[in-house]
Amino acid sequence: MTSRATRAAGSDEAIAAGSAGDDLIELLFFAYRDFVGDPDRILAQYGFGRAHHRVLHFVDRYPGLTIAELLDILRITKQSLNRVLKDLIGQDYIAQKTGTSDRRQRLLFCTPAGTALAGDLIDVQARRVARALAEPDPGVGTGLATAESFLFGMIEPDERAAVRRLMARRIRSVA
Amino acid sequence: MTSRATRAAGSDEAIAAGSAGDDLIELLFFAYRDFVGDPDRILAQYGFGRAHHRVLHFVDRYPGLTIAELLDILRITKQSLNRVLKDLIGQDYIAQKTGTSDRRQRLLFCTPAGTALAGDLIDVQARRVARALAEPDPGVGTGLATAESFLFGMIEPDERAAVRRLMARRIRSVA
DNA sequence: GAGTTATGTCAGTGTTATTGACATATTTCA
DNA sequence: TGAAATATGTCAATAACACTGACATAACTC
Repeated sequence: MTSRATRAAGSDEAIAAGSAGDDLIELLFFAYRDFVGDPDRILAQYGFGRAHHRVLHFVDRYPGLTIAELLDILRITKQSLNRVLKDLIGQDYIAQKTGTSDRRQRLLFCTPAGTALAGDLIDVQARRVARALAEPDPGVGTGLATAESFLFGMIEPDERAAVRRLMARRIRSVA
Repeated sequence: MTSRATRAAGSDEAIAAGSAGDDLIELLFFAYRDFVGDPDRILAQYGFGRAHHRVLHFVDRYPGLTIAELLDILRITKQSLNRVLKDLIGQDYIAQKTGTSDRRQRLLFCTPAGTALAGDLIDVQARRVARALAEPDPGVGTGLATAESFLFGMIEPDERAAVRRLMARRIRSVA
C-alpha cells in the first residue's frame, strides 16, 4: 500500500504529510509555467532560450561568478553550460576575466548589453511578482491559503478563470 | 533607457514594479529546481521523465480529461503529448475510453498502477510543501517576506546554506 | 452532404540536457 | 621540485522534450 493510499484512508500522519497541499502543488506548476513564459517571449527575439536566461541572470546578479559556482547553482554539466555561455560571450552579453588570486578561474561579468537584457528580463518577472503580492490576501488564514493565493496571483490573469474552473472539478468531489 | 535602468535611478513607479521582488524571483528558481527534483528521481526508475509526470498528474487528478483539455493545460503540441501518452498507455499507467456524449473524444483515466505512481509522486512533493509551510514564519511581515520564507522552505535543507551564502553576496552590496 | 472538430501520425528540426573521455593550465603540497 | 589535485575546455555520441508543417480519419453540427 502506498503512502498516498494510506492518506486516502485518512491517517493523521498522512494528512500531516500534506494532502491539503495538493492544490498548492498544482498551482506551483501553473505559476511557474506563466512565470517563465514572460522572459521566454523576449529571449526568442534574441535567439536565446531559457538556459541563456538562467546564466545571464546569475552572472548579472553575482558579478565575478566562476564557472564552478555557476555549475553548482544551475545543476547542469560543464558541457551544457559551455554551449550557452559560448553564445552569450560570442554575442557580447557576457565577458570573462582571468581570476586574480587563482588564475585558473574564469570570472564572469555582464557587459552593458548583458546587464540591459538581464534587467529587461527581471523587470517583466518582477512585475508579475509585484502584481501577485498586491492581490487581496484571504487575510488571517493558514500559511497554506496565503501561499496558494500568491501562486494563483502569479498565473496570467486571462488564464485564471480556466485554472479555477479546472480545479473546481476536484474541490467539489472532495468537499 | 530600460525600465531596469530607471529603477536603478530610484523612481517610485519602478520600485513599485518590484525591485524588492528580485530575491523572490531567484528563490522561485531554487524552489522549483528542488521541487521537481524529488519526482525526477522516482520517475527515472520507471524510465519516465518530467513530461510523463505532468500527464500522469493531471489525468490522475482529473479523471476523464480529454486530449484537448490536456493540451491546453500543458501548453504543448499534440505531437509532444502523444509521445509520452503512448508510453503511459503502452505500459498500462493510463487507459483511454471513447467519450459517451462525443465519440470523437478520448477520455483519459489512470489505471490502478497509474494512480499508485501518481500518488507516490505527489506524496514526495506534498511532504516538501508541508515542511515549507511548517517552517517558522517571520510573523507579521509583508506578503513579500512570507512568500520568500515559503519558497526558501521549499529548497532542499542541505542546500539552503549555500543559497543563503550566495544571496548574501548581493544583499550586502545593496543594504 | 459540407464544413468543422477531435484526434492520430509522419517527417524533419532545434534546444537543452546527458555520459564518458581526454587535454591544458594552474595551484597545492609533500 | 615534482606529483597530485583543481578549474576549465572540448570532442563525440545520445536522449528527452519540444517545435513546425502536412496530412488522415472519424464523428459531430448544421
